[in-house]
Amino acid sequence: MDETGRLDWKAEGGPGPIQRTVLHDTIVSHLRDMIIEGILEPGIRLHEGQLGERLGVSRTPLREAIKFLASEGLVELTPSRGASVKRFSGKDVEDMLSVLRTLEELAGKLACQLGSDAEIAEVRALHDEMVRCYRVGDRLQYYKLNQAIHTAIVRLTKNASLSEMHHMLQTRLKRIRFIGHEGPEKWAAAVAEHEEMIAALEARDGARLSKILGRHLANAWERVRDVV
Amino acid sequence: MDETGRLDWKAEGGPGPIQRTVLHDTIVSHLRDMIIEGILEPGIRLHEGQLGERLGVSRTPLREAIKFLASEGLVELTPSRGASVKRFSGKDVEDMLSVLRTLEELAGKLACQLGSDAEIAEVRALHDEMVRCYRVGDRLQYYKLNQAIHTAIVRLTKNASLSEMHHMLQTRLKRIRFIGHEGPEKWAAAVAEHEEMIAALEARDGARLSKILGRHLANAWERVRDVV
DNA sequence: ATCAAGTATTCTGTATACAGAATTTTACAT
DNA sequence: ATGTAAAATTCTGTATACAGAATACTTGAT
Repeated sequence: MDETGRLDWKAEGGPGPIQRTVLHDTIVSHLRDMIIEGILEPGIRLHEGQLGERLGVSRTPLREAIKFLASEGLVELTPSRGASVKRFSGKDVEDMLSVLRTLEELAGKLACQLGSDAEIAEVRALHDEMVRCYRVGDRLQYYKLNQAIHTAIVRLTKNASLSEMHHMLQTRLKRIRFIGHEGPEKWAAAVAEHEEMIAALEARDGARLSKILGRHLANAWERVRDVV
Repeated sequence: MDETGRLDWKAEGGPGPIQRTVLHDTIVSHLRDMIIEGILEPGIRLHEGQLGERLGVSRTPLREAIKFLASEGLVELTPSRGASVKRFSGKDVEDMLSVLRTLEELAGKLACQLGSDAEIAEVRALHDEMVRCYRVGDRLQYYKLNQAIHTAIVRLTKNASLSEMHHMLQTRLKRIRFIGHEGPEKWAAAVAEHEEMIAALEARDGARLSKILGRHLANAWERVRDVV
């Protein structure tokens, strides 16, 4: 302490403000994961008592979490009949990919204008790591890095709404895309597309990046169409 | 009743299944309106006890409604400190309009392909009614029909995700756009743009409609930039 | 008057209670 | 066996209760 009685510390550094957790937030992430991983299958009813007991929480925060997910579109509410995991048709998925494509095309254009060199280097790092996972055959990690790269490119635009909408669609599609295991030749093609993407980004060629992202997502529908 | 003991009725017609209302849903709409109309100003805290008393509901459904709106982006949650009405910066608005523009451009293209003649006629009817309101100077009704037309065009695409994302952005922007009262010459320009839109839609010229919608939203930013 | 510490109050986060709707089970008639 | 009706159970929707965090207020020292 100094003579004023206040704690004397460095302005920067330290762990920062402590992270306060709220139960309903935790439940949201938990349920989201359970839905994406398929533990809670599409169409299944979310019984509050049962589910709450399983998670070890009371109904109140659980219900709040369910409402949140309903607004997010992962869960469907039916009056007096509770919530169920939303089931997406093939057309739904196709439509989502079509919107996602448009958003990423916009992101591609903007990212090349607004991304700093350091940020682009980070995307490149993610890409290199992803290629490494591809070579080793680590599918799960590859998949995660793949998503991270797309998210990172969108974030370069510094457009909060764009990021949010993108995140929302990405979340809904996660489960389907995770199942959609393409064969080795399609996988190779996807990696090649990513290679092009990074090159365009580093060259700051927005039009080209936009085009590649569009093609990439058009192909994505080909890759998953059978599993829905 | 017929001989089987079941009610005998016509398959079609009648009021259909009765509308069951759930309190938290009603509260969601109510709060949304209050935010859009500015009764709940940006930044204001949403005290659960106080607000609940004012609406005549207990805290439980109110909290559920707040969580829903938080996921929708109209409200912000701070752990142990409750919810507050989200405040949007000028850049936020600009970013939202930029995304909205992209979505409407996509919608324009698709609407010309997928809209039926009857549906397009309905949009035309909305437009004519809107022009009438413009002539009479009924600003509120004009505004509502304006939004309805954009929503209708998006709906022609039959793309649920697109509609949903569009609706979300439109909702967030509603308050700002409602305040942004352009002068008579800008208003006239907006009406002229709408006239072009309808013409392109009726001609099923997707590229042209897309372009006009894009321009329309670029101008929208000009029209509201001062009020944020 | 200003500030700090301690106290009182308010408000959120979570659990529980209770009423009514929906569903399942059971009993009974055909 | 089949189907209907009534009873029992389960589940949702809403309200209330209580603990702990945050905030406002009071008091006393400088």
